Amino acid sequence: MSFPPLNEQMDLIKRGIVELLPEEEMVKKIERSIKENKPLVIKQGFDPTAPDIHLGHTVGIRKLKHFQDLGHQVVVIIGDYTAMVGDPSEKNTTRPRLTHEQVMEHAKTYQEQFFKILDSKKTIVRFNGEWFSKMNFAEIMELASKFTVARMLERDDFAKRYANQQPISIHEFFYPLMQGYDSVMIRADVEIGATEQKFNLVIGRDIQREYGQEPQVILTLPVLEGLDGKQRMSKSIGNYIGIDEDPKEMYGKTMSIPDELIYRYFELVTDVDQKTLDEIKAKLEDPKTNPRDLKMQLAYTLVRMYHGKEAADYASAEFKKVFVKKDIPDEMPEMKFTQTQMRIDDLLLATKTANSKSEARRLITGGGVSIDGQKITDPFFTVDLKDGQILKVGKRKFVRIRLG
RNA sequence: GGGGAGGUUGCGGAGCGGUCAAACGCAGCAGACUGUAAAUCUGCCGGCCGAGUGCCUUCGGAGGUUCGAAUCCUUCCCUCCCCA
Repeated sequence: MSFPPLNEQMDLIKRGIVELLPEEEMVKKIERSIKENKPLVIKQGFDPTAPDIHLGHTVGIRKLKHFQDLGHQVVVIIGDYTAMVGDPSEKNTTRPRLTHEQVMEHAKTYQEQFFKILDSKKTIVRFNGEWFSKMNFAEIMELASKFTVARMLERDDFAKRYANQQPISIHEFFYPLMQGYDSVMIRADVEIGATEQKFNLVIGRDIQREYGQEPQVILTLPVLEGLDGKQRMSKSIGNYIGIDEDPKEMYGKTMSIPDELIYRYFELVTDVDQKTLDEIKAKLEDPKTNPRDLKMQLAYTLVRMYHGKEAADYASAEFKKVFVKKDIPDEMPEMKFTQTQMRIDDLLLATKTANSKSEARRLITGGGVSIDGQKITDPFFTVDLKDGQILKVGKRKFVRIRLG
């Protein structure tokens, strides 16, 4: 096989990234790869701490895909062992450790979802438990001896936690070491990660050097903000859009991002070309455009990427129907009842549209509940249940009542 | 090993014997408005009862003092800081 010329490769590699360090080494590696007709090993690690891949992850996966398209060898590390440590940089407090069973369960879903973006035939997946489970204590000490506490405390989040008198467990120091050791095991040429991973990525270089290897080049990518527009997209915060999510949910969640994030999402998580990006930017700056329309375009693009055109058309039609025209959706969950009368607060509880009766009553008194379009504000109102009746709770919860 | 400071409702963080289901901020939910599940404003934000100066369960765990405890005492667990 043959590789595209250097400048073409560099253009694609550098698209949308924050840093490429050191760039000269990247150039050298690519030149050598072309000369020897040998693909580079491109690494990114994922900790299967939560069972779903979300758009935040796809920023990195899409970069891997670029390398894959250029003919390089992508190696995805599933951090089954590192997940048990929990990367401290994810949060500023000690994360709960997961059991190995939980991690392996999540890992399965991860792999399926990776290949919605990457080509499974050209991707190598490795679990780092492969080598870590076999290490003995002497080897672990050997690895640990290669680094000092002072250097660990250089890491921003460790430094902050230390300064704020928050706990740091010793095992958390192992996280960067383990990540670096992964690079040694697969002889990584390039490691990709979000900007917050920079410390870990740099340590990988040092560890590789300690083990007599040529250090990897590190490539950092922007961190994608979640639905709130402030915090990073993360499953544990709950501000995420999963790539496996239901088309309607995916569309709706996209519509809930703040307007300021529209361009960033187009840039980081969609496949639109540079020309389209420029057009979007121009439109956003034009006071005559309604940002809603661009957001709808974004939502449509995302649903089409992961669920296909048909699903995207449907999701978009449903959204317009329910939220723009305030109509009822085509499809909604149904619930069967045998009795013909029920008090409204009990009905909310029975349909799980409220978590407790107190909550149900608050929703009712607050004016958030209607039956067949008729608002009900008395929590003690008794509903005569009819087949096909539609219960609406809040803006987006609908249940169709079925008798029988 | 010695000394000190702490653990409060999803998170942050007040409260330090009754007026505490516990201030305030964030997050969340609902309503209004709109251009969207944006923004802004308003309300709610432990549970239960046809709802009141009502009942139940919560302030790290277990006991105790008291008419009454998130608040005081004992003990256990956990965290942080300083010294060695």
